[in-house]
Amino acid sequence: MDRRQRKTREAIFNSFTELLSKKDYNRITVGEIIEGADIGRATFYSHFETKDLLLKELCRELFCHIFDTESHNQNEHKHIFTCDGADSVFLHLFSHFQKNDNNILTLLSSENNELFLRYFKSNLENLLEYQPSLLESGKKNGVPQSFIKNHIIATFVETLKWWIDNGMKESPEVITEYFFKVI
Amino acid sequence: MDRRQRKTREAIFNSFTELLSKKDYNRITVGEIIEGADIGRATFYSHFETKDLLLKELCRELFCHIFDTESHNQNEHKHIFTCDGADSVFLHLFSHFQKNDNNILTLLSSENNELFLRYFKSNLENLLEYQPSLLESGKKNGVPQSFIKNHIIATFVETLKWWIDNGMKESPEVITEYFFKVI
DNA sequence: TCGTTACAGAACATATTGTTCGGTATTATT
DNA sequence: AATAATACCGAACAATATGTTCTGTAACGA
Repeated sequence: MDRRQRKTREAIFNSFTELLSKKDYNRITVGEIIEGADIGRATFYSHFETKDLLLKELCRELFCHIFDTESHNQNEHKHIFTCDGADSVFLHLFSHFQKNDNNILTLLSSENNELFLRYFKSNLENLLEYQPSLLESGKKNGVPQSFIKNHIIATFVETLKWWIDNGMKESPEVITEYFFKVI
Repeated sequence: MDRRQRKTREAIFNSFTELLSKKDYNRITVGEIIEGADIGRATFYSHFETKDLLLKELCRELFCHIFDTESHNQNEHKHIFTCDGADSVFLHLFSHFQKNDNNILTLLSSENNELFLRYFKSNLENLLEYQPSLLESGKKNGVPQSFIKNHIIATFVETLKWWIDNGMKESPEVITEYFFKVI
């Protein structure tokens, strides 16, 4: 890819994420993004059709990054802790979020998280496919599997949000413990 | 209040809720609301400063209604089932939602639910104050009470959303059962 | 009946979106 | 180093949405 394109694209992403951490998505104008990225108007629209598609691509990049590296760590981890796969996966996710890569935390706890949450939950759902042990426990009690799946995912997200909103004082290990105690 | 005011206000609310059930809040224009309500532009702005405040007032009205009548039912219910207060409260909430008063269900499951959820959770939090039994169970395990509280509320909302999205085929009793089984 | 108030309808300024176009600078290629 | 391709700038543009202001009219409550 052309170096100019890369620079422009990155400038847009940077300006956009900075704005997202400050104000609601719907209040952000293309003009502000342009100003922050210091680029021309036509340039923005040559990169992204609309503001919505910009958000979408940003989400895709962020979550692809997290869940890609996560699956790596997961595999590495499985070599160490073969006893409890589910535990290590979620612990690793919490640890990863603690580093706050790409400012994803501010985005998750901000108001404009609808699209983020969709991506997030979609990725978590894929992850759950590799943790069938969690789903079985609910199946016994006559509760539908889709209900259990939805509940686990939602609880993870809510746990993460609670953690963020309360200043992330707890260690990832403790949060993982909380998480497993309520599900 | 002037009859004209009441009629206009209701026309705006009706037009707005109908639009909300069809499309995202942020895609709805004041022009569309006006057209649906069949009123003049200036009239709309004499009732509501902005579209945002309209949404806010709508939320307030809907949730006030639900949780007001709910506390009534709750008291009535307590006369009957004094044994298990928490059970009856949540069962009643699910039953109430099944009636779909004020089309609140479509609003909850639609994309523009951020503000709704805030109101919803805030009201549920108040309701939880009267169900201390639920909170105690988590306290024993060393999990913070605010975490438990947040978890119960979030699980209720997620349960309701799962119910709606899956066509509400289950009875309120069954849903209440699911709900209590996972918390 | 009479004064008050809400409404309609139109015009208006302002802001945002997304497009177009000609000129300039950077890039990859040869 | 020269060249062709292309990404950028910046300005102008139409189209749409917001929120305000005005005048005349009709409905309201007392």
